[in-house]
Amino acid sequence: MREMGAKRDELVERVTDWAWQHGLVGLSLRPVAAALGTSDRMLIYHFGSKEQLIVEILRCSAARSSQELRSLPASASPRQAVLDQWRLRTTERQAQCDRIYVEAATLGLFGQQPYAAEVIAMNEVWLDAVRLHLVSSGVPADRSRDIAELVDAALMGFELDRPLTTDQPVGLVALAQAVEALAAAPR
Amino acid sequence: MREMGAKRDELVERVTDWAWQHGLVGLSLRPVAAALGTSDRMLIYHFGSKEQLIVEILRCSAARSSQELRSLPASASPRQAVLDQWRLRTTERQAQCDRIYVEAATLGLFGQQPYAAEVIAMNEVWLDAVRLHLVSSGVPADRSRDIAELVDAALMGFELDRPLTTDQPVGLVALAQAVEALAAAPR
DNA sequence: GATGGTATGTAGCAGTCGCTACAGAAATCC
DNA sequence: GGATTTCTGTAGCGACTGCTACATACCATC
Repeated sequence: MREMGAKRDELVERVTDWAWQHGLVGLSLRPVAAALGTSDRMLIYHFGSKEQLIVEILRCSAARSSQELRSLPASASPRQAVLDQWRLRTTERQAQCDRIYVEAATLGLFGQQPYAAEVIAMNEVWLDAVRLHLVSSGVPADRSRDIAELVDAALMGFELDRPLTTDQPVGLVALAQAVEALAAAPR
Repeated sequence: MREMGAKRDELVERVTDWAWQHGLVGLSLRPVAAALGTSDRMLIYHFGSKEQLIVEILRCSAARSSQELRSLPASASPRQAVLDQWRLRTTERQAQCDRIYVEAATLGLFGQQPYAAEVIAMNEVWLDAVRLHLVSSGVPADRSRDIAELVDAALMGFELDRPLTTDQPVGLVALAQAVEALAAAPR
């Protein structure tokens, strides 16, 4: 496993850019390399294998998106926090990143090595960012963990179906209302 | 486009079985055919193309799972309905079918022909089954549509992350509580 | 018993896949 | 300045992809 080289770091960023636009599933070395002005030969040289390259994409992708969520300003209410998180996630950038995540799940990467450990860590970081934003928007801390899980899961579900309609999902309003109620209700 | 032949109908069922176990993403004709005791040659003969074969798998898969949900008995309360739907979806059979659905979404099938129209119809049927079960479990009809969307999205989201943990997601309880509250609350 | 659709096996085409062997440049170190 | 390490191009391997051409059965109908 080689770790050195600024060339490699630059490649990770650019390959991740490519994956955000074109997805993970159909990814094959030659087209990616061509788009980056290099060759499959070089990708294997720098990363050792396609598998390792994908690990790097996942890491880079997760780091980017979590940071974006963490820099989202607090919302005026729990209800509004849900709507604002949805707005962020339907941003083209975030949607592309979510796509990577779903693709990884789909490919069965979540259950198997060497991805499993990576993804669990990534997910923890992401979920914590969701939670923190909810807390800073008025969700009581002692309920923030399960509400964050609910919000994250529901938004992911809405996003999966997004290509099916052009409208905002009606379930989103229900989610926002539900979160407002959960935040106010006793445990 | 050929439509005749009981052989073909039998093949659809068996190919769908295979897809439920092995997924849609890596599907290639020769291994599938071998597992079914036939040849890639015959699959192309009966279905015309791999693309058409996948359309048939999606149809068959959706028909099976919707029927299973429709035969789920009514629950004692909206809260319990959520838990019961989760129990159904974490059944191996249903989880496999959900996987097919997610894979189709992942592969970008949802936005493009010839899949788009198919999938929209499938999703409508499925969502209606979710809605009906909720209504029969005490959710008021005039709120059933958006609550169903919420439940479906959230359960799908939970399921995506299921390989990450062995525990029941804590967000599930929050979802159940939220649905109970939404069912009781005024619009 | 000839005819025509249904079904199937064999062989192969043209392309892609991840990856490697071999060689040569360029830079860095002793 | 020789040696070593880092980087890159060319060419190709063996496996696999969806799909097709060609031949050959089976089986029903007339």
